[in-house]
Amino acid sequence: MGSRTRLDMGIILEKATELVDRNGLDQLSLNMLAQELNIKSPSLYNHFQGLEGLKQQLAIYGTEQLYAHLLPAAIGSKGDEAIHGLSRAYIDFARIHPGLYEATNRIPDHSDEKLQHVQEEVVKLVMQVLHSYHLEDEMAIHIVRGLRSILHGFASLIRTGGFQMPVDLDKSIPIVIDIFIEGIHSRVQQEEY
Amino acid sequence: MGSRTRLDMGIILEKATELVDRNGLDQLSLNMLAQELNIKSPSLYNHFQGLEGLKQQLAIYGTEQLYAHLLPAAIGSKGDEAIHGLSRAYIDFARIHPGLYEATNRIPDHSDEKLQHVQEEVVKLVMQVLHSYHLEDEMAIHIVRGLRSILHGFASLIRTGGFQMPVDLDKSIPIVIDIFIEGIHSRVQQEEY
DNA sequence: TTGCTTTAACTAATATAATTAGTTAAAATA
DNA sequence: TATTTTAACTAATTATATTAGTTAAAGCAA
Repeated sequence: MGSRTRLDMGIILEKATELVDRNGLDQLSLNMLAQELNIKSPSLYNHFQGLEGLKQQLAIYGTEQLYAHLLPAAIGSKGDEAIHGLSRAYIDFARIHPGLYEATNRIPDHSDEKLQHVQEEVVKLVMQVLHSYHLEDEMAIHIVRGLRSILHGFASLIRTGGFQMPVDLDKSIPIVIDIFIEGIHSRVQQEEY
Repeated sequence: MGSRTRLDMGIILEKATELVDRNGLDQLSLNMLAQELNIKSPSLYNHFQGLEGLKQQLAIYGTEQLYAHLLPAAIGSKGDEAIHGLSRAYIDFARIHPGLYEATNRIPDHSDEKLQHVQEEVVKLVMQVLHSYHLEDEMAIHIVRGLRSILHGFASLIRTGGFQMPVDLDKSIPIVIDIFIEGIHSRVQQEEY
């Protein structure tokens, strides 16, 4: 027999991503993952604390990936254009990685500071994109919540097959975002560029 | 010993709702459910096809409950007011029944016509609320998608603790909805009422 | 009522998954 | 080269889902 397989967290998370993207997060099991990696499932305990630990790591990894995917879209432009870019990138990511995206929506527990931190980074990125609108503090929070709701809701409903009507999905997001942007414009008197 | 417990689907789904609202959908198990009902887990197979069957039934039951909760809000008023009422009712439901709401977001499989049907009923209800805006057909679909995204996204983000900022959540939904409505108004030249 | 049918409980047994404990091979490093 | 650490391994336990076959009790018909 050849030498033992020797893995690191990166390889494990890549394979786990493959599995959840194919079968959904709730179908993820240590047995199947171990099989795919050509090791035995108890060996995985050297890398994380059981199935829950894996899901936690996957949530962090996925959120970092999401952040990296959003970043170029967020910094490359300003104002309305930046919101559209961010939105497209967000939905893109959720479509390319349905299972990994699902994993990012984990509820962090008290101990889980890393996950909380990376999730906050994503929120900050969305806030930055709205910065050029010069919104009053509290209103900025409400509007960020709205934008995040649209993006997350849209991504989730695509995944669960919630949008069945024979109307082009790719048109819907920019239109919905436009409506939201127009709402912002007509709500706040803004001095933009 | 007293006589055997004798259950029907209604009692089972009520107890299952209690459990998922308390512990989350992914913690639902036949063992725990059977224990709570004072029967043995194999007995549950007389009522549905295993754990997946239970989740399917729970999805249907939950969607029906959601529909019933939305209905009075949707029919009691018109236009902007109806959208606000529907939105409040939707978020309410997801807060009162976090686990049951989670269950309603099940992806229906081919065989699962009942679930598809009740899910469609909810979508139709949302469409009806937008009817008084006299939107052009395709635009109506885009806007329904937007409204559903906001509602589902908002409900999900509340559940996963996605909104951490110390700003009143109950204010956010009407503000976000107002922005969306204003966007609709400024986008489509409308002849209302 | 009496007896048949159906429902929904039961026990027993199996399979799969997660997990823990203790062990060992191999890589990294002093 | 010798030591330490990492990350694999096997063996065993526990929990859960599931299947098969059985039985008690409710509902209904003669």
